[in-house]
Amino acid sequence: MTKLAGQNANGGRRREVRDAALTLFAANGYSGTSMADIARALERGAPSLYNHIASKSALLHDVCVETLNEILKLQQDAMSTSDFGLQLRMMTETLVRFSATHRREVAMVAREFIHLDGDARQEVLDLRHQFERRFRDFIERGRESGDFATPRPQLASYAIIEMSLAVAQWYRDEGPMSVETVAEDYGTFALRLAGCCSNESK
Amino acid sequence: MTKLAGQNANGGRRREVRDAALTLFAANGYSGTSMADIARALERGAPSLYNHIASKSALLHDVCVETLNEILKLQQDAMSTSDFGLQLRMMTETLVRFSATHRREVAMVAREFIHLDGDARQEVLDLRHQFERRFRDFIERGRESGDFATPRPQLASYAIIEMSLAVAQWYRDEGPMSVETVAEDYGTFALRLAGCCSNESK
DNA sequence: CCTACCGATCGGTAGG
DNA sequence: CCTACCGATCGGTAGG
Repeated sequence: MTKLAGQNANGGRRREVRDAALTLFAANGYSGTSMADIARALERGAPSLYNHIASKSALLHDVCVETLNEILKLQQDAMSTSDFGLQLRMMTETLVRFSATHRREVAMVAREFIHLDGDARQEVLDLRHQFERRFRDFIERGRESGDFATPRPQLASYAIIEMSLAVAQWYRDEGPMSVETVAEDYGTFALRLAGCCSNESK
Repeated sequence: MTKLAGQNANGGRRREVRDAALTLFAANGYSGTSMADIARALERGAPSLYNHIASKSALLHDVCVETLNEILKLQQDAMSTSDFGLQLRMMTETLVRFSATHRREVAMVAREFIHLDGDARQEVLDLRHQFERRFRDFIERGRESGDFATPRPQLASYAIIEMSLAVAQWYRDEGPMSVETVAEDYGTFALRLAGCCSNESK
C-alpha cells in the first residue's frame, strides 16, 4: 500500500517532468529548451530533474519511441478489415485523430527527433520507416487489386501521411472544427487521393 | 570595375554565409546551430561572420521573408489562368517544384521560424497566413462555381499545402523520382482531393 | 528535493 | 579577416 503509493507518486513525478518538457519542446524546440526551463515550469531546481530522468536526450528519445509504438499499434488495429477502401479510411482517420489529440508528441516524431544522435536517432528512424513502409505496401496491394488507382504508391502514401501528421501543427481544441470532423474529411481526402473506386464510402 | 568586383565579392561573401547557415539550420535546427558551426563550415572565425550579417536571428528572418515572398509570387503567377482545375494543378505543381528544389528554405518557413520573436516572427506568420488565405479563398471560389466538391475548403487547402511543403522533407535529388514526376502526381492528388470534376486534366 | 559547482559553449563586441 | 574577451547560459555532477 505504502509502496504502491510511493510508486504512483514517483511515476507521477516522472510524468510531470515529461509533460512539462513535451510542452516546451513543442513550443520552442528541443534545442531551444533548457533543463532550467523545464525545472522553472515545475517550480523546481534543474538538478532535481535528474532524479526522474537520465538525461535531456533520453527524455526526447523515450517520448519518440513510445509515440511511434503507439502509432504503429493504432495502424495495425486500423488494418484489420478486409475492404481496402474502408481500411484506408480507418488508417487515415486514426492517424488524424492521434495527430489532433497528441499534437506535442507528433511534433517530436515529425521533427525534433533529429536532435538525437547515434543509436537513439536510428531507432526512431527505423520505427518511422516501419510505419511508412506498412502504409506504402498497403497502398501497393490496393493498387494491384484494382481498388486504388495511383501510379506511384510511395507518393500517395507520403502525401496521405504528411497531410495527416500536419494536423498536429494547426489543429486547435478551441477552433471551430471537432476532431471527428477533421478525421472524416481527411479520410475522404485519402480515398480520393488514392483513386479509390468507392470514393465516399463510409 | 574595381568597385563592382568589390560589390560582387561582398555579395558573394554574404551569400556564402547564408548558404552555409541554411545547410546547417536545415540539418541541425536553428537552435542546434552555433555561429561557430557556421564559421567552421566556411573555415573562418566566428566573429568574422558579423562583417556580413547583423545577427544570427536576422539571418533566419531574412531567409524566411525572402522565401515566403518568392512563394507568394509563384502562387500569384500560377493563378493567372481562368480554369479552376488547371489553376489548382498549377498552384500545387509550382509549390511542389519549389519544395523539392528549395528544401532548406522550406524547412525554415515550415518550422524554424518559431525561433524568431517579436515583430520578426509576426512578419513571417503574416506572410504565411497570406499564402494560406489565398489558397483557401481560391478553393472556396472553386466550390461555389461547382468546379470543386469539398465540404470545408479550409481543410482541403491545409491538406494540399502541407502535403506539398512536406516534399521538402523527403525529396532527394539522388532518388529515383524527378521533380517533374512528383509535381505532376501531386497536381493530380490535389485535383482529386478537392473533388475537381475534370479530375485528371492536363 | 536542495546548494554549490564543473568545464564547455553560447551570441556578440572591442579593437585593430 | 584576426585575437582577445565579455557575461550568460548550457547539460550535468557532487554531496548531502
